[in-house]
Amino acid sequence: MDKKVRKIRENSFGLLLKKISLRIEKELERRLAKSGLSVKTFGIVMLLLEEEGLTQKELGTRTEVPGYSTTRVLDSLEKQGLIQRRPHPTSRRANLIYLTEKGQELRGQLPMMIQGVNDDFLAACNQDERKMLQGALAKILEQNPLD
Amino acid sequence: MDKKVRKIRENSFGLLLKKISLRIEKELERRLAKSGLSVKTFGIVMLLLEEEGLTQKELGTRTEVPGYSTTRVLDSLEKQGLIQRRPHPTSRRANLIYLTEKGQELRGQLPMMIQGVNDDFLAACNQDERKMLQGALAKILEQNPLD
DNA sequence: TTGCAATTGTTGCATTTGCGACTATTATTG
DNA sequence: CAATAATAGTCGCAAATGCAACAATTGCAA
Repeated sequence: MDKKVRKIRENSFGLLLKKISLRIEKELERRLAKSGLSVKTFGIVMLLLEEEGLTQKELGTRTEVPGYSTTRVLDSLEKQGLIQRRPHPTSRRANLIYLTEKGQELRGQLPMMIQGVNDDFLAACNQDERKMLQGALAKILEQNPLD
Repeated sequence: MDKKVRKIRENSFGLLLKKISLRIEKELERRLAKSGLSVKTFGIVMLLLEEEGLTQKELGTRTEVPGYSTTRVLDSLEKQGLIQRRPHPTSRRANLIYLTEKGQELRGQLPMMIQGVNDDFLAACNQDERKMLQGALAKILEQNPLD
């Protein structure tokens, strides 16, 4: 039993993050099931609840979802009647994405549910710890840009 | 532009974790490429460097990898000549997994590389912050057990 | 303006993934 | 001991994924 390797393994920041991240996703998936959304789709819906009329490119960039995946997620949401693609006023190759009325109805529950999952996982930490966590993680994120 | 939704989205603990986790994996994948390992396989190799002679079940449990995936990862590592399956002394349905000599050679670089990736991502934080982070995340993990 | 490069979005196709069924073996129960 | 349940590991197959090529359009430069 190699103690040195064990220490590296047990203290691995990346491993820790991955484990927690997967558990959050699993729990989120459970709670989203009722609304017909999934971990794949909810992120784009959340962004649309925040701001509509973005292009697919923009949606993909802001949610860090690759283009081909954005296309498919929107296909799926469109089929569910939650969003619609509208033509861009000046560019014929871009689409502007809007929530349908049915999509807008998610505003009543979805954001609160996301908040809820996060809070539940952070239950072990007090307010100060949470602030520190958020701060440190945000700092780490911005110091390690996407490629 | 819905400010309330925006706040929830931007402060989302789960989203933050996922983004960082994916970036770490991406960087790790790059560095692992040279050694013929991948994010899929390195975790089990790391565990074997720490302790050999575990069953596939045990390997899967400790790395949180499902059984069918463990089988496939070991198939792959076996084909690369890095591990070997040996019969369990008392149970004919279990295998005990050992590193080959070639597998053992990874001890010289792999743990250090993992350490390196973690350190690089934590570069933005000083020692105190790192301690706090590790502590808080470990607490969160244990308070939210796997299913 | 014409030709070339870049952008937006979509899709075909091969690879990867995960569920569930399956084999073989071992443990348990009556 | 026989019958049944539980366990370790594997595998087929459908679905999900990612790459790379593609069509359509727009921007840019000579």
